[in-house]
Amino acid sequence: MDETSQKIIDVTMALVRDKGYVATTTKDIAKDAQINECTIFRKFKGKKDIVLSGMKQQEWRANITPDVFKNVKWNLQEDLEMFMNNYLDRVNADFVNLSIGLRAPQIYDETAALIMKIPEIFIQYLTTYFEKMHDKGKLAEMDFHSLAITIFSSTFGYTFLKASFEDKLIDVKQKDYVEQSVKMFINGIQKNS
Amino acid sequence: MDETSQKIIDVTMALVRDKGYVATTTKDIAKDAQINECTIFRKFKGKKDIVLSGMKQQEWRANITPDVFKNVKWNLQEDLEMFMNNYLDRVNADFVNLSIGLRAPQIYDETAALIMKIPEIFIQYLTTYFEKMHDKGKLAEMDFHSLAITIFSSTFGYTFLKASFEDKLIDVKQKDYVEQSVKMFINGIQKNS
DNA sequence: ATTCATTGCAAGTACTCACTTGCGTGGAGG
DNA sequence: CCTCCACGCAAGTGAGTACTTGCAATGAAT
Repeated sequence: MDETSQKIIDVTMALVRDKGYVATTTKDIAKDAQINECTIFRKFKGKKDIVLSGMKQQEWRANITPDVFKNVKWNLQEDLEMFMNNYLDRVNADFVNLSIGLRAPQIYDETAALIMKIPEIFIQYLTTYFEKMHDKGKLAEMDFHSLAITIFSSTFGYTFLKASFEDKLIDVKQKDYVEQSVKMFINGIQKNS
Repeated sequence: MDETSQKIIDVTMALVRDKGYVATTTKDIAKDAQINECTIFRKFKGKKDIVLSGMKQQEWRANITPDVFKNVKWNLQEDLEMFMNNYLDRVNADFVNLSIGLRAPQIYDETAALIMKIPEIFIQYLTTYFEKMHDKGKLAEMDFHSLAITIFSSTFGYTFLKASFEDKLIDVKQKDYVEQSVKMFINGIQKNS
């Protein structure tokens, strides 16, 4: 990948994140990349091709690799906090907005599967993690898949709401949110009397 | 509001939900509403005007009214399930997709505030509910606002993920999800030994 | 019977879009 | 010195966009 092509990809992905796929024009891309518009079409087949090329790069796919889940301590609090922080660090506001920017009928069919991979991996891993924790006697018997979905939903919900409305809706810092949530997930909120 | 205008609004909102604001054309609207394209501009100032008119109607704003929270029983399990079900029934896949369809730079500035109102109301209400429950001695001392955000995030996350990926990602039914989540929120997941 | 508002129809405007073409230029490698 | 390649530049294509206009037909109210 030559320098110019990479610049085009980076600029395009940033524009899709900020304005959406349909509203991103090739003129915008050329201007931001400081190149001539026709150079875009010398490097790529078309607008869609740029985005699909970008989607193939780790950098624009939240850098999710298997070793995200490597440092498991088999301690509920530590591990859950680590999972949530790992997810929130990677699937940040930029990535959330990019995912939404890709929701255009002209392109969504070809990107949806890739976007879904990330939540899929997390939910799948969480489920097996809970099963193992149950085997170790550290977790009560329950529907582990459903549990994984609940915890993932709350993690995803937080980063999405942050990305959409910033601090206007949610003014809780990531660190505090993770700590507070995990505490509740583990111990529950009902008063023990 | 005459019949034709209402038809135009309904068709437009449905198209924005399915294809996004930018990708929705006035030709599409005319075709779906079975009217001539110029009639649209006799009734409305322009495309943006149709959407903004639609946003003012309860029907296209998830029917959130204060009496959603009316039937509070002051029982953690019953109330949380009621809140979540009320939210999920109203903010369904259609509404989630509409909210995302409205995320276009040409219109988002004028709709973001309205969209944010709904989560705002829920989080606010949940927070005061938890404070009252604590006063009644049914809830441990904690950061109630942060708690409300966690529960709201998990509720929102579920409906959003359902709307985006349908059953391909999450195959848990709403009823089961709510029951399972509330159980965890209340009692925690750690094994009592 | 006349009036009047609503709508359809056909044509058209000005603009923007993705994408193309032909030619010139500058710089790196042989 | 020559070749080649990446790129800039200017101009243009055809299709699509939101939005407009003039005229005719319909039908309900007066």
